[in-house]
Amino acid sequence: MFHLIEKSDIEKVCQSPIFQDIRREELEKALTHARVKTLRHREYIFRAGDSAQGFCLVLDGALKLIRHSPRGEEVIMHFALQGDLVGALLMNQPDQSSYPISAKSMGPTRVLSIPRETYRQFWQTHVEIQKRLNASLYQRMSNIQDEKTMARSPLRMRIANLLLKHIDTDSQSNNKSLSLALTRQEIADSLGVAVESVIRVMSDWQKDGSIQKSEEGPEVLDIKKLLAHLEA
Amino acid sequence: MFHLIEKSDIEKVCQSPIFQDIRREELEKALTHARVKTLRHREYIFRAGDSAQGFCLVLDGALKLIRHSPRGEEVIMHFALQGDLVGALLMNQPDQSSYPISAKSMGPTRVLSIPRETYRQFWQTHVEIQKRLNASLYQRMSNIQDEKTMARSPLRMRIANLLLKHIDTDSQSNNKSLSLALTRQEIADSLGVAVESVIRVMSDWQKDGSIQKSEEGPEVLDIKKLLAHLEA
DNA sequence: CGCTCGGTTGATGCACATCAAAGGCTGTGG
DNA sequence: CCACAGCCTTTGATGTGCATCAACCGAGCG
Repeated sequence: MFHLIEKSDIEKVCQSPIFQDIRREELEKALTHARVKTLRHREYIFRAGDSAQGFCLVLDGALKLIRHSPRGEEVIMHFALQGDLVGALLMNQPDQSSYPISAKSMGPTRVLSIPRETYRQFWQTHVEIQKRLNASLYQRMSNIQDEKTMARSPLRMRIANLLLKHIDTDSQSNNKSLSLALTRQEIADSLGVAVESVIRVMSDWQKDGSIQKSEEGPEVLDIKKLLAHLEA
Repeated sequence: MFHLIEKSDIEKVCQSPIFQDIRREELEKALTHARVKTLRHREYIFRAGDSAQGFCLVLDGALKLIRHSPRGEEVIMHFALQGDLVGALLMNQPDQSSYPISAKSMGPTRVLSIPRETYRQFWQTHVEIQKRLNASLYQRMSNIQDEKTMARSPLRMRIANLLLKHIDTDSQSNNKSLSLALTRQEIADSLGVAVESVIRVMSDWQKDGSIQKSEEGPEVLDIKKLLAHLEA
């Protein structure tokens, strides 16, 4: 089994919220004809409008799910990290056969690509899986709603909120790095504002020592200062 | 069976996308201990933070799902019309026991209130139901994403988009009314902008004959003109 | 070496927010 | 029945946060 998939990858899959505590044989069925795809920086896995042949699960790295605004700017809907599913919800829609969104890698990324047929055979009929799909969709929805709630708040609040949401909870060093390397452009695209505005806010924060730049994207130095920006 | 629920209501339930083509006996199980609640204008069904004892299905009228921004304004996340489920997704979350959102009636409204226990007993274990929950969640997500895509577009485009989405497709009269009566305040809360801004845009449109006011909220007179506002 | 990409800064302008004032309409309680 | 409060709407005057435009820097890369 899994002759095409490395053992270490299988372990990653087992740890994803979708497959936790799922029996081995079910896992094997769920991953029938799955194969690993390796992507470099800024490659598309699929584009909005492509025929939806399958979906995928992130093994390493990260993806951004994007649409293009009428004027051609990228709008980022979601960041998919290790263990996240991408495009799975679409598989349920019988009539819909093309992706409503594009998926693009952020840095070197590996995903498990799973054909639609496997979804039909196994995922669609498995209650527990459907429940978990629901749960993950619910999480995503909550995030978008949190953001929408701040629609009329000043930009600095919305940036602070975004940074705080992405602090990597695993690291216990004093400098909290983010769980993914975000460029200022990506922060802007995610909030639907101009890059320059994001830069102006964040360079102030660099000066007052709230955050700093590193190779791995922004690092939060002083959480309290960021929380202060969320108030009033 | 259904001694507490009117026959006409049962029919409405059968027509909702969740229960279409579901066998009668399953329907009965799914609605165990359900009861009809009647609401007047602007009543809360539940508030954000309330302990989540159950969920409901809209029989008549409409609900708005709202949060409150830091400054106390309402932010509207979703309009739930006849046949829509509200709060059902939350039932899957084991840890989560309080609503993340408030639900408020828009005009006289009747809902079917279903206890959490019924969800646990029937909904949770039923694949087809879970699939349909997924599908409806997916729809909702698509809507929010459509809106987010227009985050940087001028306000008139976003209003035009919202109105066009809510045109009642059933009516074939020349004046297209909306599927629910939206006040300008609600349009503003839904887009996250100030009422006055919405009013300024919409009164221009009244003057040029694109729309008009009626007792049942805005009516679209000239779809083409609205579509024109979506361009450029 | 030219290219693209990410970051930065300053000057300028505009779309929308904010504040203020007022009128209509509905429901409610004295 | 009237007074009053709350909600929705409207219009005008004024302000400002962010967008836009332009220019430039440094790093990586074919």
